[in-house]
Amino acid sequence: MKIGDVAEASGLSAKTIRYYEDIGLVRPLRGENGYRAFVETDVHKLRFLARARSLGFSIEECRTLLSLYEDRSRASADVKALAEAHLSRIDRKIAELGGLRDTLGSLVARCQGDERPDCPILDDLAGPKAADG
Amino acid sequence: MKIGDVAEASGLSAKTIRYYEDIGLVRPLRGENGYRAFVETDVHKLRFLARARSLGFSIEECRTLLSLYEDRSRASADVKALAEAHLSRIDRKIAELGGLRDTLGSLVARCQGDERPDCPILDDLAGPKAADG
DNA sequence: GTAGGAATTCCAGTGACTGGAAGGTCAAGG
DNA sequence: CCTTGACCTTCCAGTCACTGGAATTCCTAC
Repeated sequence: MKIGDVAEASGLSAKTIRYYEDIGLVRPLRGENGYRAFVETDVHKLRFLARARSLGFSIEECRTLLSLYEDRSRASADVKALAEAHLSRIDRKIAELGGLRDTLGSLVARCQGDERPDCPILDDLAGPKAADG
Repeated sequence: MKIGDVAEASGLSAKTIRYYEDIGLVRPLRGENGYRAFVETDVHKLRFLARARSLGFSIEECRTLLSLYEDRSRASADVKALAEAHLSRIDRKIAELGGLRDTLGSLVARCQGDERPDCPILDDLAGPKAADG
């Protein structure tokens, strides 16, 4: 299979697949013309990677997941630990974004959004005003 | 004021402040020794930027917010529109992460996490298995 | 004079691609 | 045989918002 077919089959772009080869995630053979020649297991790997990336795992985590996948004597505990770490990263991120949303949401709600210049959003960004007394 | 003082006062690193000068967000004067010489309005601007960044606005949005802030004849509607766009980006991101959390969470819950190799997480990543009939 | 701390510039690296240029390969059509 | 066009190749640059580090200069204190 050529890279275009594999891109189609895996949902990754040809660019991305070349990049994954660059960083050693896949190692397709080469034909006489210099074209990459992918076999079924390559496609399978790339699908695996696409799925793992879509779940938010980093490239290095994907590399680890792939090696765990290929290691028949792995302990599922190792996979679970990796996934749990990622999960708590997601939770932290959600909490952080939730905080932003609350703060920003209340500023937006207080802003008239008309043609006049007064704006609680800018006031907030500008920080506490010095006031008398 | 020198860059170290301003870093302290604004909560940004000296590196970041130099970077902000590079991309034209602040334009401190220079002393005879070549050191940057910040005045109060520079510090104020940098604080504004720090706060806007901490709310998740991109650098380019911060640039726009700053120019709106400095434009006394702005319409608050412009600020609000920018903030609302950012808010909906945050909401989309939260929804996306929530989806990931649900998917990953259910996989993690189904994984024994012991010394055996069987792992629903890897099974999911590997995609649908061909089964008979 | 010397030690230190803080300032300067400039270059490189991060993560995970993406875009684009310049050129090679292959199948079909005239 | 030649062209056209789709596809492949490599390599370089850019993204975003910094951050780290090297080499050098400046200022202050002892």
